[in-house]
Amino acid sequence: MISDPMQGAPTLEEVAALAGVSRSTVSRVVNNSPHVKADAVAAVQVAIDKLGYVPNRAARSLASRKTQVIALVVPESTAKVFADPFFASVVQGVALRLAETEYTLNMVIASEAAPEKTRRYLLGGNVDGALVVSHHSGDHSYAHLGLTLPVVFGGRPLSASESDSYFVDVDNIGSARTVTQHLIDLGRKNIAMIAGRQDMPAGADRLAGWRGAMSDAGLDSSLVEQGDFSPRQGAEAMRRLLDSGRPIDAVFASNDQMAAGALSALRERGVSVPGTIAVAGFDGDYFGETSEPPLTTVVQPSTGLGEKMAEVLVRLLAGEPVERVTIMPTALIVRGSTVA
Amino acid sequence: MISDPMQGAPTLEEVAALAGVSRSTVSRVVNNSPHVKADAVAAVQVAIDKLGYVPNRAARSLASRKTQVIALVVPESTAKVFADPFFASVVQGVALRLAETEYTLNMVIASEAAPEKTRRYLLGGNVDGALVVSHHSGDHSYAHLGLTLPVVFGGRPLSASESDSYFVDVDNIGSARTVTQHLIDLGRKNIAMIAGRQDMPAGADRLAGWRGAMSDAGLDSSLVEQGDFSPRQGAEAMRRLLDSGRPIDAVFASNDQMAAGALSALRERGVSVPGTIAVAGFDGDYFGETSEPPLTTVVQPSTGLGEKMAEVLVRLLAGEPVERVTIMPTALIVRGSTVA
DNA sequence: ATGAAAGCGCTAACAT
DNA sequence: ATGTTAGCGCTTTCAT
Repeated sequence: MISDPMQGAPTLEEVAALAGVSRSTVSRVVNNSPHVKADAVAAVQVAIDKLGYVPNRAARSLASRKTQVIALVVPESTAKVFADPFFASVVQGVALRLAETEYTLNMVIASEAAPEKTRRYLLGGNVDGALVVSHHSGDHSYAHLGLTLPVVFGGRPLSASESDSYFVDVDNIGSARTVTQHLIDLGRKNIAMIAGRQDMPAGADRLAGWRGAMSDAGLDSSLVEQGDFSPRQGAEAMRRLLDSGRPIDAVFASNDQMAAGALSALRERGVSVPGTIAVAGFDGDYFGETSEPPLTTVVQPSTGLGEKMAEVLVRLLAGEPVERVTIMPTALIVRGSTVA
Repeated sequence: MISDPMQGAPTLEEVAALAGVSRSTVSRVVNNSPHVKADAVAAVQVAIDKLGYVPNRAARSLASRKTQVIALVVPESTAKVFADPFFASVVQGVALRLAETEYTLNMVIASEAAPEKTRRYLLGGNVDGALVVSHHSGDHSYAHLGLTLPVVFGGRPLSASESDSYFVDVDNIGSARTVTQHLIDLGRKNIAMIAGRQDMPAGADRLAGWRGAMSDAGLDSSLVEQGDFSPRQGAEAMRRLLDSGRPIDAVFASNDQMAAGALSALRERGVSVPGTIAVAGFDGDYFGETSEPPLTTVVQPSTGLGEKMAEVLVRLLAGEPVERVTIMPTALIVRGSTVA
C-alpha cells in the first residue's frame, strides 16, 4: 500500500527546534515578516531546506482564517461544452496567472440542479474568492454572490447591474458593429445574422451591434436566425436562411463555431464563399482558422481574458483598488471568407 | 468593502448547542456515522438547516489528516496547448466525475522550470492524490510520485514500468494498426505517416502501429515525417512528403490536428482527397469533424478517459482494489477523407 | 526582535 | 448511543 502522504511531513515545530528558535520566528520567516534578524532568517532557511519543510495549508488556513483558494466556477452546462475553445483558453489563462501567485485554483462544476450546494460551498468559507465563467449559461444565481464574496465574472453578468460587480469582458457591441461594417464596406447589402442565445450577454450584444451597424447604413435588419453557439445549429440556421428564399449576400454569425457550421451548410448547397455569400464570425478560435475558407472574425484575447480575471481578483483580495469593469481589446481579422 | 466570508460562519459548536447535543454527535451526523439515534440525527439536521451550517474544510482536514483535495497536474507546456480539444475534454471528464464526490479539484500548473515546487506541493500533504495529464510532455518527473502519493496517469507514463503505476489509456498501437489496415483495404499501397513527437507514448505507439500494419501487408514503411501534433506542423510535414517526389496515395497522421493541417497543404497543392491521396487521423476531435472533407479517424472517449482517471483515483483513495491499467475502447470512424 | 500562550473548527480515541 | 478530552499545525496577540 501507499504510505500516508501526510505522514511524517516535517512541521514548523521541527524546523524551530532544528534552527534553535521559537515557532513564532519560523512562522515569521515563512511569511516574510520584516521583523526578523538576518541571521535568524538564515538559520531558519537552512532548517527548512534540510527538512524539506512545506507549510500545511489546512493548519495555516484554520489559524489565519484565509484559505488561499480561489474557486473557478463553471456552470455544468458550460462544462459540457468545454469543447468550446474560447472557454478552454479562458481557463488556461486563469490557471497560468494563478500559478504565479500563492493561490490555489479550485475548479468547481456548478450543477444547475443543485445551485444551493455551490452557493453553500462558496459562502461556507472554503474559498477566498471566486471567478465565474458562464459564456453559455443563463443561470445567474451567482450574480449576488459578489455582495458577500469577492467575485470576478468573465463576461458582463446578465442580471446584475454594472455598478456592483467586477467583470472582464470585450466590447461585444462595438466589435460586432465593426465586422458588420466590414461586410457593408465590401458592398454587401443583404446581410443576415446568425445570433447566439439571447439569454447570454455575448449573444444579445453581438446581435445589437449588428443591428446598430445595419440601421446606421440604412439596411434591413430582419434577416435573423438563432443558434446555441454550436457548429450544428450554425449550419441549421444557415439552411433556414437559405430556405427563406430571401436574397442574402453575407452572413455574420455570433461565433466562429456557428460560422463554421454555416460554411458547411453553404458548401453542401453549392453556394460559393465569399463569391455569392461572405461569412464572418466572432471569437478568433481555430474553427475559424481551419475552416475552408478561413473565417474573417473578431479575435478576442481569450487567454488574456482569463489572466485578467485572475489578476483582478487577486488584487481585489489584496485590498488594492481595482476597476470594476475591464474591457479587453479585440481585433478584426479579415480572411478568405469575406475577401477572395 | 466586502465582508469577510469566513466571518460569522456557523460552527459545529453552535449547531451542537442549538440541537442540544455534543459536538461529537454533530460531527457524527455530518459524517454519516451509523451510530446515532434517529431523533438526534433529526434534531441536528434541523439545527444545521436553520443555521445554514457548512463544515470548515481546513479544520476538518487538519483534524482528520485528509485534505479531500485531488490535484490535476498539468505540465505547463501542455497548458499552453490547452487549445488541444482532446486535452480539454479529458479535463472536463475529470471535473465532471469529481463533482459527484466529496473531493475538490485542484488544478496545478506544473512549471517545467521549477519542478521541485510542484513536487513539494504535492508531497507536502496538501492533496490526497493526483491526476497527471501530459499528452504533450516528455517530462516525467512525476513518474515516481506514485510511490508516495496515489497518482493516476492519463496515458501510459513513458519512463515508469507498467507494473508500478496506475494509468488510463487507449490501445494506441492496435488502433493505429486498424486505421492503417483500413487504408490498405482501400487498395492504397504507398501510405505515408505523419508521426507525432516520439518522446510521448501516444506518438511512439501510433507510429509503431502503422509500422506493424504496413510490414504485415508487405508494404514499405519508410515514408515518415514528424510533427508536434499541431495543424501547422502537420501541414509542413505533408509538404515535405509531397516534395520528396515519392509516390503517395494515403497518409495517416498521429492526430486529427495534424491531419487537418495535411488537408490544407494538400488543398493548396491542388491534390484531391480522397481521390489521389486518402487521409486519416486520430483522436476524433472537431478538427476532424469540421475539416473538408471530414476525417476518417480513431475516436477516443476523451471525456470518458478523464472520468475514468478520476474514478480510479477515488477508488484507490477509498482503499478499494483497482486495476493498475485501464484501457478505454476506441472506434474507427470512416468519413470522406478516405472514402468518397 | 523574539518567545509564550491561546486558540482556529474539527475529528478521534476513550469513556460511559 | 453519546459525551469528554485532546490535539491536528499553524498564526497571532501580548509580553518581554
